[in-house]
Amino acid sequence: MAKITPISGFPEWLPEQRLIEQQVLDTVRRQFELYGFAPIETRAIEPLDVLLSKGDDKEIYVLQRLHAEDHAEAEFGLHFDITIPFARYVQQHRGQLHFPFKRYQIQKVWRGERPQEGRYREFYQADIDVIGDGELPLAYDAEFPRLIHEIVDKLPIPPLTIGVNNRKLLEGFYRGLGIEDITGTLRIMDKLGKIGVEGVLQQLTDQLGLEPDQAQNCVALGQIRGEDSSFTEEVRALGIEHELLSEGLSELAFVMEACEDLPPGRVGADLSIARGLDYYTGTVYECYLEGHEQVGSVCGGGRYDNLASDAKVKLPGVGISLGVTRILGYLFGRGLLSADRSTPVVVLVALPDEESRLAAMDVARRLRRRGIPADVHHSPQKYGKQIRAAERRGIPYVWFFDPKGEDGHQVRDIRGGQQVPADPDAWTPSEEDFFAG
RNA sequence: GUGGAUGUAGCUCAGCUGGUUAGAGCACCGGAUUGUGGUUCCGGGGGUCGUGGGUUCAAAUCCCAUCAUCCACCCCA
Repeated sequence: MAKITPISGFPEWLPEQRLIEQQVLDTVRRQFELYGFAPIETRAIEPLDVLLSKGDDKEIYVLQRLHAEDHAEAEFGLHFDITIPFARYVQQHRGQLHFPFKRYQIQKVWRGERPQEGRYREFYQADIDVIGDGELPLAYDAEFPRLIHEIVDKLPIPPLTIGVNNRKLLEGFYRGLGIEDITGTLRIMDKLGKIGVEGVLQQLTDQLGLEPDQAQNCVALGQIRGEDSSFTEEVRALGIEHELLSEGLSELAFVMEACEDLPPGRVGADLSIARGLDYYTGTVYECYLEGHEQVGSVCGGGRYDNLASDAKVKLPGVGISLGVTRILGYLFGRGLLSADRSTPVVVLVALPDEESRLAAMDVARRLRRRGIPADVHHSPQKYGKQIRAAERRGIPYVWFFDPKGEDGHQVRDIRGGQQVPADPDAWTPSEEDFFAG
């Protein structure tokens, strides 16, 4: 083998971490299905023109055959998100899908950006979207914050603050101010949380050439927050009028009202959220780990009216994406989430002596037959060592049996040390002892 | 992709201005304790000093390159 070295931005977890990751992915999947989203998987690659159609200068890994003509241009690239492949999938299979089409997709994506803590080049994205045929009621927009909140509530991770905003509101406000470079304004406003009021004011005037009072108004809007629909009054108080602004205001107010019963502090209107992707046309979401905002956004999405649409058919959609790898990579790295088990084994069958291997294997077989992950210790070491081996790997039970058949079978819970007689055809560990419940 | 910081045992680190066989704690292995663990005591193994070049009588220590990690820009999960 050639030199063995890690590749920057391509994380590989240890078994104990992967076990946690799988549990998280399972929880996410169950929650998605609970809300009626159907699973699909799209291929890892897309034609380059599909990938480039909606994002400007994306950091895309291109794919090329080793034997391709020397200077042949690459046709395909690895997808950098799964929203664009999904839009393509919907157009391709439109005839066979039922609308509104609710789907989830949990897949790896690849980006060529420079890695940092919580920023990877290969990572999992857990996406849910719903696409309507012609129309999609606003009620769908209101479903996602709740769904995300419920997922996070079930995971061993810090709480998430889910911020909601609306692109129409922002665009209408900017247009009402006479600003023409909407995209540029959004891009700078998006940094409000990071570079602060002064930084944003400066960039708005220096880079975009906005008048000081225009910039002041943008910042004033971006500072508005609220957990109910009261933000509407604050926006109106700024005295800007525009049709889009009114539309955005009422949409955002609707979403906030629909989330009012969620616990305080979880979901809020945050008028600084803009999001960089330019295909969003209405509601936008952005989530941060509470107390760990510096990791960046761990979940985001929004409504797009034109992503899957073409000249003839309107297929508006709304969706959100959860950054599983970013969350876990950060928590693992900081020791905020540590694994106590490196194997799914629940019972380690102790091996008394070499002659008893077949008998030990039979015990394991009888446990497995009833769905209990079991393994036989690799060698007939002293029982103290066999117990220690189980402890090191986080295996909760060690099974002992008397090869002469005199003392029968016993199972020891090595976390507490209790040891009781047990029948390999009947004994069952408690629900929590299974790693993947 | 641009700019910057860092890189010594499995882990956390020490190693002064370059000078003999590179150290500590924890972890690991063996024994005291010939089969029921996490205490104690005794002993032990383990390091191409990220990698590759260069300067020098001599490099973990100085220089260059490269890789990896982290930070800022950028982008966002």
